[in-house]
Amino acid sequence: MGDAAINSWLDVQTEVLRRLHNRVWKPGELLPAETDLAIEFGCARSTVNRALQAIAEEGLLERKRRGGTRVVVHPQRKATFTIPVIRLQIEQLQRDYGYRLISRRVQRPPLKLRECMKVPAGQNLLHIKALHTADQMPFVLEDRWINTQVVPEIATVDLKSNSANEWLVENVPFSGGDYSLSASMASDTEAAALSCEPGASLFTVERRTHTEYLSVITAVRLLYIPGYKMRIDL
Amino acid sequence: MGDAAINSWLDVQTEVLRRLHNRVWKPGELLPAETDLAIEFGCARSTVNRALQAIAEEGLLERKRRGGTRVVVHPQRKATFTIPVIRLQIEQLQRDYGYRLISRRVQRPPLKLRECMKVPAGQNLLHIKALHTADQMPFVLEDRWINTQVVPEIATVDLKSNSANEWLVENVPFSGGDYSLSASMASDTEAAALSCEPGASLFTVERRTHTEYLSVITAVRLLYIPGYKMRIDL
DNA sequence: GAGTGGTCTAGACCACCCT
DNA sequence: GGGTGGTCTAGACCACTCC
Repeated sequence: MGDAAINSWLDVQTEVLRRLHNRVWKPGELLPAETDLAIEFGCARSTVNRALQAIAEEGLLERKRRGGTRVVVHPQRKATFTIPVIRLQIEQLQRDYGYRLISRRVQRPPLKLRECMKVPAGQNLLHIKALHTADQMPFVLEDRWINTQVVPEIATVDLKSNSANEWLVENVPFSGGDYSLSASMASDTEAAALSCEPGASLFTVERRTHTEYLSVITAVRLLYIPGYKMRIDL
Repeated sequence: MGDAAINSWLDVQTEVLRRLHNRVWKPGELLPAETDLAIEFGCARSTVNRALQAIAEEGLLERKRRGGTRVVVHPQRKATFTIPVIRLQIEQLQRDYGYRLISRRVQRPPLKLRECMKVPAGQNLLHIKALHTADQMPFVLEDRWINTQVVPEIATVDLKSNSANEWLVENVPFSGGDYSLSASMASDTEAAALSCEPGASLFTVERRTHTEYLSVITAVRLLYIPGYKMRIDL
């Protein structure tokens, strides 16, 4: 038989995944306790624990103290995707990256953005529009608002040669945020900036980035050229 | 001082994250060795190890044997999102879910799909078109190809009342896949099915699901109604 | 109350890889 | 060669929660 020894937690993980795949343990069912599995596999309980925790983190198992380990009914897999710096994203495609600042203004934000960024009425924000290019061709249009109260240093950065995207990622790295992905139609000005037809379908990313816990650092909308696809692996 | 004791690995994680945030350890720099940190925090090395591994998994640290633990320069945050069962997705919005099968045929796939699903020439696939509704209104249009060699049981399922989406998620333990997100323009037939204008901008999800390791189970394209936004938290 | 997973400890050995 | 992280072990205590 193919009875390879089960020593490492990866071996345990593989074996448990195999049993889930082969429906030895069916959705909704309870697994044996860690101690029992440890005996069966001939390893320490902590080794089993490590493996089961990893699988639970993937979303295939649900674990509760006293309640045991249960096979999740709707195995909603979690996909992880990385948020690239646009320059690296383009260079990864073996294309030549370029950046052009379109406008930079300190101005009063519209109501919608005031709410989105949770700033009081009357506070000004830094508003930036810029174009990122690949091989001299438009790639993505960036429309960004920055809370200068939270990141005053941004005022001193030369945004003509440095993208705000990159500066923020490098200088304010550890924060949370939320994404919203959608499809929108190119307005006349957007079409002109992206060299596409007005009304074209644009993949759109809206992102909000905040510090721990409440201050919103920046809100940005990225409009990608028609045909752009965002890839994610599971 | 706020010198709370550092006992658990979560405490260690919090403290390390605080130092990263406050740039005590700057991007590119090397952290002290686990043993040193363990001494400083007054806990076991394995506790420090657990904390640093968790942070590294988040993408903020890079760890190498012998090379030590380094602060990542471009902290590409990972976002996790769950693969939705469409029914649950709609019910979560407090709306009434509905499903209508548009067509179901066993047919020869076009070349593009043959390559996408890695099936030999001449093999037929099950082709399904269906509409998912929320409160009787169109929500998402599903265009799916299924490899009946891999999932022969699907032939016996009544797809008029059960969505293939749901049946597959519940009955086929899949191991991997890939996503492609984009924006597309509604064709005439798509617009008719979704009750929107031809040429409207549609958020589009293309997903491929495969078993370990190579067999592609299903390839699906989901066209969402105009205005749909996919939300992701970091 | 009792059984489960969550975690910590101290020690040990190993794989890797930089110098 | 030697220092680093990766992992395993055995034992212990705790937190939670189901019965």
